[in-house]
Amino acid sequence: MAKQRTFGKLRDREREARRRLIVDAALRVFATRPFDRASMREIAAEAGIAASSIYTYFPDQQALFIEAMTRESAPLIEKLERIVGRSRGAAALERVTIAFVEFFMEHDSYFRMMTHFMMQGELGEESARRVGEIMRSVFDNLDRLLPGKDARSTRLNSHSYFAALNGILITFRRYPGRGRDELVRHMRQVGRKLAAMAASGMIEPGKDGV
Amino acid sequence: MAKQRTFGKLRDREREARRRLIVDAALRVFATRPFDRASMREIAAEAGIAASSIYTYFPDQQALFIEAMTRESAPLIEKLERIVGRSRGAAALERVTIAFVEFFMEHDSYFRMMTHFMMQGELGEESARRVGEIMRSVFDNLDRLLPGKDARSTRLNSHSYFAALNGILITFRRYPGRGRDELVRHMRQVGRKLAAMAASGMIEPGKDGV
DNA sequence: TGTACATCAGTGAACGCGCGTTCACTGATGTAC
DNA sequence: TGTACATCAGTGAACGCGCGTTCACTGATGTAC
Repeated sequence: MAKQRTFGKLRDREREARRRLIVDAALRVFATRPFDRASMREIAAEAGIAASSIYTYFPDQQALFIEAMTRESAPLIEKLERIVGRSRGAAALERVTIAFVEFFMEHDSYFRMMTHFMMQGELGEESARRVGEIMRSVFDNLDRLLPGKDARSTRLNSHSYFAALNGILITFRRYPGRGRDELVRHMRQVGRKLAAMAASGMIEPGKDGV
Repeated sequence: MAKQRTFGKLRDREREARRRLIVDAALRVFATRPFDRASMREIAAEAGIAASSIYTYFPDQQALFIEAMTRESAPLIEKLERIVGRSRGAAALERVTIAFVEFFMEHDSYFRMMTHFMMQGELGEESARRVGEIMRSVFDNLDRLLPGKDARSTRLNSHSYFAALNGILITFRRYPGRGRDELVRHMRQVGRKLAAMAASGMIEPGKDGV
């Protein structure tokens, strides 16, 4: 009985490891093309297995994509936590903004996935939960930088600022007629502008200053 | 010779009229489903013609979509012009923001198209030009509400605010677990917050006040 | 230790679908004389 | 006015493609006795 449980655990762990390998492969494919042009076949080839094998580990393509997205969001959340953990006020806000822009320029497919899933209303229950969870993690961190007069007002600040951050990427990531470096520079400028704006318009100095 | 020219003009005008009918049909289809699931066949059926006939008037699907988007953007630009034409300062900014949110909630497919084309870098030259033109129209209007210390700084204000506006829609248009009316209310709140923030952080009272 | 059976990850091929676009052809309209 | 020819919008069928997913089957591993 104890033996069975141990064997079962091992099997579970192997299963988990294999899931991870598939997600790894997916992320590698996403690095070479927009996620919505990454086929199950290609991901499988990258993982060195048959396309049909993916279905042993994931119910469908969306579940795999959401899992990949969740995985890729972890370092961003950690980065935000680090910044928020050691600084406050306008400077921290600017750091967060720059980090956000840089991160999503490096993780192109993640950004596309995020916006895709945010825009598309027809997510399954589990998928919607996971997307919501990632967003809430970002909000929680922003809350500490943008305290309002009460919890409600604080959250509204975070929502507004997060929206603005997303908007920067959406609007200028591919602005026609300019090179990538030029665009990154421009997005940083826009980001700094918004950070300054938010700092002067949202942060109440008495509440949680520099 | 004069006759020929007249006949030619008539033909051109008819051609223009037929193009318009096809775009009308496309817009009607876009109202029933996301634009990226609207097929040439379906648009043709809606227009009462064969799918292949569309290619007499448009070189390919993207050209048709861009044309539809351009058409649908006209009323928004007009609306912005009207608001900017008769008010200034924080109040005008709030009005623009609310108009923006409402417009895109009404014109779902247009918003999806806009973000799609903004995010996808591989537009043809002509398509990129048209997308850029629409964006510039919005910037021009925002310029008048967000004057900075010089032209460059003014434009940066407009870019930043436009990014924020886009972000509101992207982020909350489909926020899971809430109904449409609730979301519109929330987006208005977020919009008002950003408008207030911008008004206090960007508009220099000496430059172009209420 | 040896044998019959059960389990289950993994496979390749096929299913079923939908799409954008092309193309040879039709038929109505306009032109030339 | 009548006839032969040119033009061209419009058509239906087909091309060629790629996709997510299913399914009957294989073969290795573990289990029972």
